Amino acid sequence: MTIGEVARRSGVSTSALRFYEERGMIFSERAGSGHRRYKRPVLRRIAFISFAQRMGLSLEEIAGELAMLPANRVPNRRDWYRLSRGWTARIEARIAELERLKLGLTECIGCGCLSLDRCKLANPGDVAGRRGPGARYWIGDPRPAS
Amino acid sequence: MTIGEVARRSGVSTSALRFYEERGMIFSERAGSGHRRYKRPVLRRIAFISFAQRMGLSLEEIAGELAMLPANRVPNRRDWYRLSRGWTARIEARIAELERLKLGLTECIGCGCLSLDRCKLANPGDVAGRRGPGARYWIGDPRPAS
DNA sequence: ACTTGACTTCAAGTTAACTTGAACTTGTAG
DNA sequence: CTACAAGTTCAAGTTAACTTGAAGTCAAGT
Repeated sequence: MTIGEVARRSGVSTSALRFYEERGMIFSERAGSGHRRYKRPVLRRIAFISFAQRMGLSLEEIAGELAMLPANRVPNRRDWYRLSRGWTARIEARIAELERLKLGLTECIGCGCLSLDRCKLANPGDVAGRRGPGARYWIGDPRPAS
Repeated sequence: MTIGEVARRSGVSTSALRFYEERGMIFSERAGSGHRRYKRPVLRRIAFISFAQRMGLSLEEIAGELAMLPANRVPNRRDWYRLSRGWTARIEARIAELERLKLGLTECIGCGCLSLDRCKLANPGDVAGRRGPGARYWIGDPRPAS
């Protein structure tokens, strides 16, 4: 397949595809002309990338996961399965955080107690950690630090 | 309160506080020296910002929300409540998306069918929209476009 | 053969949300 | 009075994940 075809079928732009390739996340061969030629399995790889991104993983993390796939053969369902197994926990953690936020929304902002020194959801005791930028309240775990 | 105090109590860095002020999201007065002086209500405002960010709102959106607060008096609980009311739906939408992802994880990647042309969760029929960058599969709604 | 669209590389631009650094001024503890 | 911590402004840097543009090559339809 040409890059344009892959782009159409995957919903990912050609520039993004080149970018992924540059980062070693997908691969292609070259036609004599220099144009990229993709094999079908690349589609699953791209799907995996999109999926993982949507889950909140960074490209770096995703690249790490992809690196665990066998290099010498086309990954089968068991390979893909192994990669994604641990993710359920991750999704659930984020869902839990959102539930907590929802609670804070009604219980904390809603009731008007939203103030850092009084709110139950807020940092209990003004002991804010100092690890990286961003707010650190109501936060389970900040998104994977860069 | 000085900017350092506010930073300590809110868990937001001084540079971020100056940045928020520059964007008109929080306010301060100046001491004769030129140093910023904050009033207590700013803490709630900052808490609100952090909270909203954690929910996935951009600063621009948050600024929009904050602009709806009364300018002539200190916002009361009802004011804050009005702001955050609509958010429950938003949180729930994101939770739903994550649930969908979780499902896709076991049903789609897990089963090995993860390929754009066959997966039920994938774009049905290769009809990818072309609205902005990023993948468009398994996606409910992309994060608020910039 | 010609035109047009798809492709190539490479460098530079974009956006968000800040951070960092430089150069300088204020406030405060001893 | 003297450090030195904390504050000030302003410009420039950072990171992620791409996009855009320039300048040129290749492929496909007529």
